[in-house]
Amino acid sequence: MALPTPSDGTLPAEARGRGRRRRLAWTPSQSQALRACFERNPYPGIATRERLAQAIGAPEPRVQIWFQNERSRQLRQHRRESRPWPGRRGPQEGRRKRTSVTPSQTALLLRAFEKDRFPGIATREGLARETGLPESRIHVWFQNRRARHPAPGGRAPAHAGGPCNS
DNA sequence: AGACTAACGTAATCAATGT
DNA sequence: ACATTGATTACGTTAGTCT
Repeated sequence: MALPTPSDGTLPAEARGRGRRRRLAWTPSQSQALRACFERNPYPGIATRERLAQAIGAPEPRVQIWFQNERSRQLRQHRRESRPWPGRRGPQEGRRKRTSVTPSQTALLLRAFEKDRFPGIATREGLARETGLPESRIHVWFQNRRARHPAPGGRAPAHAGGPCNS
């Protein structure tokens, strides 16, 4: 446990006040719609996700996460039963259009990144408000930033697979 | 206590955009 | 061509909810 670690912003996140987004509970009809759509295409593009999100009254990013988790479940189950996973059927649906981040937005995000590489939902929402970018894009921005600019001193990767510090 | 699963993490990769 | 960087994927982890 230790981890009295200091004040620099490069804390492993769980050590500091990292709040997650509040977990949402899908209603039965929402789950039904999600599963139906998944059955038609487990790899929906942005247009499909947005249409579905609209139809069930849920934010598109939550729909996207649901598809990611559902694919994990299906892939695991198919593997467990030695059944082949029918990968992508049909043509690749279009991705979300690339978000252009202006230099001033980048500067703002950069400053936040230096303070905290693992911002919780409250911080991300704040940054979204300040930059005018969707929170989901902020989230991805931080993921990419962490991957491409590792913390100086080779800081341990938060949790996953981290060496147990005695 | 354990199952289930949304939220979230990394690593690798695809792909748009500018030079 | 190539560098940069946003978007998506597979897969593993964390944590909230329910039984």
